[in-house]
Amino acid sequence: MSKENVTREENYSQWYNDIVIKADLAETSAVRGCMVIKPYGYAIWEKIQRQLDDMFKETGHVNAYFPLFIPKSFLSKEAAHIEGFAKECAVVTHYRLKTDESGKGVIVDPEAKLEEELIIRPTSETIIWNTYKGWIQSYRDLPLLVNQWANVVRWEMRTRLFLRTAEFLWQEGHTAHATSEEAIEETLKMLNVYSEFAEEYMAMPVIKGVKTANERFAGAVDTYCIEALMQDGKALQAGTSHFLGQNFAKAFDVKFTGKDGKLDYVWATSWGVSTRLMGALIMMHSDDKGLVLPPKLAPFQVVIVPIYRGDEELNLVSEFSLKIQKELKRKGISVKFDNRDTYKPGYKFAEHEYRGVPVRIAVGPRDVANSTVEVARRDTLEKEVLQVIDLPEKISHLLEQIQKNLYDRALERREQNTNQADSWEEFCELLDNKGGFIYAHWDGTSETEEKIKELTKATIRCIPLNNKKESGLCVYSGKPSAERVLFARAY
RNA sequence: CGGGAUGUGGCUCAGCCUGGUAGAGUACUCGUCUGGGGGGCGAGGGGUCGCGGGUUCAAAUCCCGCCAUCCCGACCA
Repeated sequence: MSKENVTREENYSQWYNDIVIKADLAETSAVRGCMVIKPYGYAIWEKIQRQLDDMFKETGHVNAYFPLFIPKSFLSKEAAHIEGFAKECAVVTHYRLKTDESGKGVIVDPEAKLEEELIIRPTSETIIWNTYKGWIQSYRDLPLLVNQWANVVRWEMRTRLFLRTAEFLWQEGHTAHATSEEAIEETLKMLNVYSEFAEEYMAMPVIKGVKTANERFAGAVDTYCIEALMQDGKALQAGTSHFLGQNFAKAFDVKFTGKDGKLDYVWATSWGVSTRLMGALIMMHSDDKGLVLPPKLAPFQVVIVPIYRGDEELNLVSEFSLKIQKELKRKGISVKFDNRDTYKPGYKFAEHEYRGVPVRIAVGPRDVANSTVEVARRDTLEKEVLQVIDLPEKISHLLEQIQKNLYDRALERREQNTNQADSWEEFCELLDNKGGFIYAHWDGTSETEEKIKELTKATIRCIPLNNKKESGLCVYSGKPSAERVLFARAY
């Protein structure tokens, strides 16, 4: 671990990459575009998973698992869907290798060509709807509320750790309903689960909205999303929830008999968040000293670093520290006692700071004598000396404060980087000099949206839900508009 | 797939132009002094110089070919 950190100011993307690598979250792998998620990074993902999974269960969903492979013919059953994903699919064509005749290595056995090629899922709508056809006959089978935790592959040209990798981990919910209304309600319900998770657990303020036709999921009627603003002024889509209408039901012929005896196609939704959330989490709170984690998602919330010289002091300090650890654990706080004898305290301070541990407690012989400890918080880097007797209460409170402070800070940053543009000049100037979210009028056409993207690289992130109606003129075309939409350059 | 760059101990890189015993920092191992913010000193281990071919008495260095990776574009949760 090097001592000099690149700052956000100097080089934002290197700053990000450095944190991922040096905080030991993930690394690039021998496979192009794919990453190895390291234990510390995976521990954060597990916390994300655990919490979301609980929230899914609470809203009536159950988990299942569908195959990694999708028959090629399935993918093409829904026209828009194949259109959207065709360009980034990995394809399995053979099922066997054999020893190369020239001696070394193995080659693909040309004899072992698959009759029908298999696609490695870029998403699972097709295999799932093919399966649902067998599960659904009557309104009594509905709603069907299933989620799966899985990996998917999208053959991206350029990848970045967590933000865009060829293979990534995610969850995908796939639900079937008897009515359009119910499916839309489900779509929005899950959008709300995502935004609640983002704000409450990741301490990441998000804007809920609906995507324009251009940005819609391939095969959806409507795509809803949560959008967050990163520290470099770029937007990041953190989660999506799709109302699929009857598109997939029609493509896979999934019908049900209603109470009235009539046959109809079912209504569908799908929704997902991925390991991209890790990228969002890293960029949202971290500073030039490294990762900053919200207490609710930190693998451990508190680290205790003992300071000692010789075995005698070690025993003294350890006993004291273990007592503290026990008390804190009783309060439901996760605490790591870093008693590695192979590293010095200063090294440990720096390491835990870089890895974003929310609270550090240093315990030395002086503390044992005075019944105190030194407490340092990661978000503000403030240190204070506290009486041991108060510790469980104070640390518990401190963790809440940190969680809240991170959210407040992020929200304030977003507000400061959110502007309105009323003219094309203003729009371009804001993008180039300030970045961030820009509320501007748009004439509602795809042509204008594409033109703006071509000229400025900014896209419409979403049309915010509950957007206030306000008539105005499109920032690009000058045509009438009924509301402002949210623009930004995005990841 | 276009444009640019780079491949040398685990990592970051120097050496290449001008061919002649493969180096530094860091990391690692051992010893020792240390320990309240990334320690000091001493010793030690570790590299077919991306791969293949060519030129030469001699190639990390010159020539040809290939491969890989990174950055910038087109595509994207």
